[in-house]
Amino acid sequence: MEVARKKKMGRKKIEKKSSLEVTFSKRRTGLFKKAGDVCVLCGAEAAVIVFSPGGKAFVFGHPTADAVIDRFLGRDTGTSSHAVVPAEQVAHGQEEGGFWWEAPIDNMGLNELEQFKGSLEKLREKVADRVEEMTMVMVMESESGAGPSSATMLFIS
Amino acid sequence: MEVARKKKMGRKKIEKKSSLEVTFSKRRTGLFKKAGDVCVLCGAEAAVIVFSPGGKAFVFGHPTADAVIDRFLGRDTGTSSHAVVPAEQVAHGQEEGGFWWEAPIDNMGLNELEQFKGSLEKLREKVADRVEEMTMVMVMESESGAGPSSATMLFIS
DNA sequence: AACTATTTATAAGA
DNA sequence: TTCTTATAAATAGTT
Repeated sequence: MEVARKKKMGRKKIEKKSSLEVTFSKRRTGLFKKAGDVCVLCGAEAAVIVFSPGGKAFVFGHPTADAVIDRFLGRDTGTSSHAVVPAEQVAHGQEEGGFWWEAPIDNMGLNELEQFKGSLEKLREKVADRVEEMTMVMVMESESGAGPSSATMLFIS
Repeated sequence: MEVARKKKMGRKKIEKKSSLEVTFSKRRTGLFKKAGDVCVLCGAEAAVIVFSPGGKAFVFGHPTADAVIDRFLGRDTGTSSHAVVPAEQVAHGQEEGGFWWEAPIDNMGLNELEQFKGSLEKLREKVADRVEEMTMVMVMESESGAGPSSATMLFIS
């Protein structure tokens, strides 16, 4: 029958529990796809962390040639960083791009988690460095009398 | 004129530098939109970090009522976590959802960066905890003789 | 920045 | 759960 198949959804929380799970799954897939697209098409570097309504963590990451954040993995840059997630756990779609990891944290093994932990630490350090940088600039400014605008010119990496 | 307006793009890196910047901008916007959608629609919790081809960092985050990772902000759960980013720096679109922050890191002030740093540390600790948990389970297993499958049943948060 | 032809994502239904 | 399909949303090329 020609029933109305779809209607504009609005942007409210889905209450129906059955729909919620499948919608989250679909949209997480879509989100990771988009993240992969921006990495491949634009040579960007993206990391996505999503906690499902049930509190389960999913992570996406993608490395590019000149990885801005040390490939998020840190140590042993030359080695097999790409094999962090066992092939059988890796979802479809990254044959082309070579994603690092795209799997629920719960499916990660110990080694994978250790490296992911290191990655987050690396990023945290980057931010910490920037905080220090900004503090220094502000000190120099208060000594030299320059305006605060120059503080916004510092970039991470 | 009725020229061909669009063709299927494939999934190769865009080389034309002028296109690259605008495409990245458009796609970053789209990615953040999708992240906001999954948060609002599904009650999920998402964080996105993107480094542009030029190495500039952009961050997106969204809090929900039962924030899984301590609202990514940690301390002072009851206070004004939502006012981290000054209103004038916040991009369009979050009147509805109440995003934490959606701005280039370069536009963050010191306080915002400090809190973001704390957020990353929080997440890193979660992962570290899980590594410990798994280690303990594995020890218990080797003592009790249970199979390794139970290790995969631990969840973060 | 705005437009629009197309492609892509996806909510419902099967 | 996986597939289909009608419809909405995103976006590359253009202006």
